[in-house]
Amino acid sequence: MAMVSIKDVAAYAGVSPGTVSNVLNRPGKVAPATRERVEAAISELGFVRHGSASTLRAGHSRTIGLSVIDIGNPFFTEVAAGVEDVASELGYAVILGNSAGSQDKEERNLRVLAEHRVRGVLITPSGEDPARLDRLRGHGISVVLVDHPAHRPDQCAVAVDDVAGGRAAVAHLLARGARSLAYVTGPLTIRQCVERREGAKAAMRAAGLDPEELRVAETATMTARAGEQAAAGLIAEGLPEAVFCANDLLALGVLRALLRSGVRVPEDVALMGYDDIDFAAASAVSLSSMRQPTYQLGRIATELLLDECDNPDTHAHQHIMFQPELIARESTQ
Amino acid sequence: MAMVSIKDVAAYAGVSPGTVSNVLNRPGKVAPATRERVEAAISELGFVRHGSASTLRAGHSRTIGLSVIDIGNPFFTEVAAGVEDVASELGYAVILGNSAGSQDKEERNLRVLAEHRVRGVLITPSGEDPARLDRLRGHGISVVLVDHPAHRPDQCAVAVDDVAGGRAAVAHLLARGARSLAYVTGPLTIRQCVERREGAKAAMRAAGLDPEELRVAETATMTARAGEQAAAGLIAEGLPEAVFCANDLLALGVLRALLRSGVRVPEDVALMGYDDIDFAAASAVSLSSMRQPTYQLGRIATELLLDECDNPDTHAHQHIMFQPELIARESTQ
DNA sequence: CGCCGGAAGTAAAACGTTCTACACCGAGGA
DNA sequence: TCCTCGGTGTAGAACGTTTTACTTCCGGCG
Repeated sequence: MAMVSIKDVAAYAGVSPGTVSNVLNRPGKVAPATRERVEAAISELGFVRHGSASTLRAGHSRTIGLSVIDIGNPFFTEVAAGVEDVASELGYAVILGNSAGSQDKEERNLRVLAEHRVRGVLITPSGEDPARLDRLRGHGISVVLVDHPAHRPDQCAVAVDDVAGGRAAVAHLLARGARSLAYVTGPLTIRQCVERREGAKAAMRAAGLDPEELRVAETATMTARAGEQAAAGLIAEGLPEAVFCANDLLALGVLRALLRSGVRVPEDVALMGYDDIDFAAASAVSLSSMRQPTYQLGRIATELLLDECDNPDTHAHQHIMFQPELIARESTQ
Repeated sequence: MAMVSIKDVAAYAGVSPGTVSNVLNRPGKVAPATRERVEAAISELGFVRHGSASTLRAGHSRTIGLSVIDIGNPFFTEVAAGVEDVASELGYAVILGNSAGSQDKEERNLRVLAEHRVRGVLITPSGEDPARLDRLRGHGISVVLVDHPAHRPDQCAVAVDDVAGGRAAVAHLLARGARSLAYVTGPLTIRQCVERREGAKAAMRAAGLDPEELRVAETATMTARAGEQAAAGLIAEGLPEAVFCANDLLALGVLRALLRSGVRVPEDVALMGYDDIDFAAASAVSLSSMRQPTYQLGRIATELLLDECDNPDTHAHQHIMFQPELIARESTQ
């Protein structure tokens, strides 16, 4: 409980509080002898700076927010790892928000971030409502979109081309000879799900198929369990020759349900996931998938954000778009 | 940039700042008519409370810290989901720290948490150094241990019995007839790894085997990749009849390497993991594992922590110990 | 009629930093 | 001798809340 403040340190070292603050923030400005005395006082008294006071006075904190759609998804976990690494290298703390796909929860999380006066926010939005993010920027909080293209030019964004990904995935399935296709997807309020579907339709069109023939099974969450349920539905209605899933979690669920029902993959049904999470290669039938530079997504987004915060005048907003890579494995052999 | 403060709201609503603060914190204390006027002002001006100022004055924040060993491990992800859910229900924000197994990184993270004057910290320590945690408590920050028994009586802890888990796992392997065993483990600085090994040895002793015969392969990180390397080592030195891994990530790596080398699981080698992550059931050969109440671990730890913070006088410290559950699948059939 | 007491609201002092403006000092140039 | 000028350091005013002590008002009671 012995809260030791900058004043105590100052008294102990025989200097003024301002000098202690200088030692903390611009050590160059203070003479070596005094600096050492102050540093000794700091460690002897076990002083730790009160971040809130500092934030209050300085007007900004060394904290950023990260808002993701599903922290249970290894895709986001890896993004988070990239974010955390960069942030901690530069001495920033990360406040984590999990929207779990709910716009309400996302809203609540953003509010918390705004109250904390975070320096900036990294967000994979769970819906299309730029207004909400603009409000943050109104409070002087920079926003970088992760795995989502920019809403506006004066904003950084790091994304992956989901239309191209969907197209490549389905083109691959069609090249294998599949003619009837199902798309198992999360909520179509999520942009990624929509764009991957558009890519899939484009591939069908390119192959001379009617894109309206694509059977779409929409689930409420993008989890393995939801995938299992979707697969049960497909089985009940009659299986297509190939199934494309909007992410690997869904695909693993579909795979599990199919195998359990005695359906052979890929002989009876070819299967593709998306994200190429680590576990895709290790599943019962190893899963073909679209690989994305996940960790890099997190790293680069964070670097952009912190550059925007720390060097506001030289900072140039960037819209980065990666291309996903097709990884063919047993499930589409 | 138009930072609107409590003063602006007060002026707009024709009251004093104190009254606005009352509306915010104890709405009961202010007359309905004024309250409405203030609330209208708040929403019209788009006021959002400055958390740091509030923390500074009130002496404590509505933020907790979560420090885990590996955010890439689904085990911790699920713990984090439990934490996040409870915290956000009670209006707390969560600052995430990933120690990545490094004590230095953990130290840095704890420092950041201390600077933020978080209300409390949930931590799965990556080493045995209670002093560090005691220092936090010295700053008035409550600490609850997650997946780790208490260091001291006046402290909450939520753990799972790892000795019993190791024993059950190995007893299961022995019951299948295995006589030569290997234990693939993460760093033996991690308590869980040590205790699971002790459990394993106890099971061997109980079966009349010499516990010193247990071959221990220690890896630097607890990832699938490390598991693959460990398996390569085992193959080179001659395979045992059964392999017990300190977690599922390692086990999935071992499995992948074994299958790639043409070793049959479970016919040639039986394999057990630990944690029963979702993917264990979906792997090439479904993985036997020890299930732990992961999400509950996070939930309960957070509830204990926030109870300790919000009701310090009625709060009773608890040491909760769960028992893990054996899940037998193909890999030990 | 005077007084008491509760309800509603206010003024002003904190909280621990950071930052701006200023003071001091000794050296070097005019 | 006087002035200026870096180099160091200090005093004190912020920052936006919360909170304590106080005022005001009004109804009711002796």
